[in-house]
Amino acid sequence: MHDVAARAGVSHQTVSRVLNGFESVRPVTRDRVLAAITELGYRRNLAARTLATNRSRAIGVLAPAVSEYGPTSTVQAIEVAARAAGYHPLVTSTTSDRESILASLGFLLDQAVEALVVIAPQQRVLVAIDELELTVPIMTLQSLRVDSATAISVDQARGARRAVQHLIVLGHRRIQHLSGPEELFEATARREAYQAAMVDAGLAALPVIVGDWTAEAGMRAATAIEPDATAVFSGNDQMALGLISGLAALGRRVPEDVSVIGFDDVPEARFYLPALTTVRQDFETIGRVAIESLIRQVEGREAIAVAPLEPELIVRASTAAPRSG
Amino acid sequence: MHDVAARAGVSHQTVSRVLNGFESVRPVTRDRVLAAITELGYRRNLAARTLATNRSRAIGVLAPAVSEYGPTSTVQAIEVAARAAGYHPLVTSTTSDRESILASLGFLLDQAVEALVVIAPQQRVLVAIDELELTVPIMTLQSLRVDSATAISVDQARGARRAVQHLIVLGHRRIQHLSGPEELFEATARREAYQAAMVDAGLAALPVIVGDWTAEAGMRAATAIEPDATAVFSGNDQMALGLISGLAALGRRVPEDVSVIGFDDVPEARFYLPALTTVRQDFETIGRVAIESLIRQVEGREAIAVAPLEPELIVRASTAAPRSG
DNA sequence: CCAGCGAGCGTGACCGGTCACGCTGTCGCT
DNA sequence: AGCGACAGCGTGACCGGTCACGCTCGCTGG
Repeated sequence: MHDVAARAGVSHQTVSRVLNGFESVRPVTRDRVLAAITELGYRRNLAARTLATNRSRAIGVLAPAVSEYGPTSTVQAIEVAARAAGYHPLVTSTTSDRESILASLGFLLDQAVEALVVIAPQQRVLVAIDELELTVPIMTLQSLRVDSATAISVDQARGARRAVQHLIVLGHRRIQHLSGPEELFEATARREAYQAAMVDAGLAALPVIVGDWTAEAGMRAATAIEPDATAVFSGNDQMALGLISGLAALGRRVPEDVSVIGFDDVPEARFYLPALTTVRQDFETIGRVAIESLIRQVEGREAIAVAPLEPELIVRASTAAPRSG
Repeated sequence: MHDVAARAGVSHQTVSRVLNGFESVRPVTRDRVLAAITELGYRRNLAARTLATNRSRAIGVLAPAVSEYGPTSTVQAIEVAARAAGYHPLVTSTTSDRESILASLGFLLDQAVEALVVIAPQQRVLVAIDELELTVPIMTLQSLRVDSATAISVDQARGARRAVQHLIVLGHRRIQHLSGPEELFEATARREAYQAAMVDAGLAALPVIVGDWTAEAGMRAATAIEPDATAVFSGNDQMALGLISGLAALGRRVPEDVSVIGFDDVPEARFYLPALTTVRQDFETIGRVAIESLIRQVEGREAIAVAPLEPELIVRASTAAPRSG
């Protein structure tokens, strides 16, 4: 910056003013400075700036280390929203063990992030956050906390209810649930909503099969479902895919013998065979809204309370009326 | 740091020594400092450190803004490898337009990254990099540059050849190729290898259908393939899925009427119906090796030249001998 | 005619670390 | 005993920006 100032024949302060778009610089001076900047290929040193202003303009993102559709598309929405608002998104992925969570959190803290968005929807992450007594505003995604000011999510219970009711309306009575990992909030919410929906309809909830979100787990579940179950509500689309594949291997056809409904609506879901009936979550809006709220808080305004988003039932070909009504 | 020093009754320099693990501090002093650190909840200011040392220990990652399996799993491998080596991975996703590429690159430059790994396999990105005349070591992934010191990739041509030859060995003669976007190196490499493999076998290469990697494009391609084609080599798994789905809608069955082979081996591929024959790429190794090589360069040693990785043919149920040989 | 004001720009301190160097005291060696 | 070496720690400059403040000069109004 000193070099730029010398070349433009001004002080370093004037260079700073130009860089930060202050008004009180004559256009002719400004142009001289800008010319010097391009000639020297100057880039301002962000570390020095952060140090002097005590502001990093960085927003930390704690994401699970998976390549699933939901988290990745949420992260991308966060990135564009943050960048559009002039902030730097700092994304770290973490596995679910405590050590990894603390390491990622530590990294973000070292980077002096001004806000934090947490997508890893587990109790362990929330515990770690509470322990560290962070002072920056935090937004947890899909954590299903009641506090709508610091949490935002798709209404999991509502989505699960819609899925189950769709099956009930089709005439199914023996409906089983293939759940995600027990420690995940989303999985728990869907599981409980399944059970509640069954009870509300005067039906008996069948034993829940627990998977790990992978298609592999869905395939294994095919051998575990009750013989007389006519429909399965899968906790996500990947498991639904594996389940359908596993059922096919057992000679059971979807939807003729068993109806299967998923959750998420991944881009490939409509191309599965049969095309998957599922519940769509708007991951992109979640990420965008989270950033908007956080930036409000960073800038001193109050957080915006956001109601849980409405999931949408997408009916395709993997569900049908049971054969013997 | 001043507060910590005061509380421990030492100078700031000694605190710095403890923080950086220098030997020449008595254990008793070290413990006093560490105690003061934890009592005050002190975290060192990374911006100040970066400013003083003129080292950021950050590695920039330029990734495409997609939620596809390949890039995301590569990015994750990069993250763990970088962190394990004591570096900070800074991941930015970019769309394919020039403006977005330059913005992401600018962001990484502002962060003073010491090395750069580029996963966006397009000409445009390489052009932008050349224009900026970056001085940091760069590693391009899947860019298929001949220079093995700055590029690393799975051998696309070899993988494509294996796919085509697999179909030929099964007895197919009319084999068509469903390609990815023309501006992508990987797509180009697979397309050319397809054509070469056909010619080598004394067969006529059929017109190439161009898609955009999405299952949607695969479905559309179902109506575009030659009536007498008995097999299709799809540029990736998603398009293969869409193609199979589209063929099913037209009453053509896989593999009885048409064989389909994909590329990538996404985790779900073995659960598609039929289970997808495909070519596996080791995305994880790509990312890991790239970081290893970059860190060597950052630390003053020469880059390691890595031969293109061997792709692996995974035969499943979506390919079979043609009905009428 | 001059005080007052504001546009336009410069000066020096400061952010929180690291680095080079300097100082003190203890120990071993001659 | 005297000296050098080294362990152990402190001092001040410096990294490259920003911020508060001050200066100069031209213009305006009484």
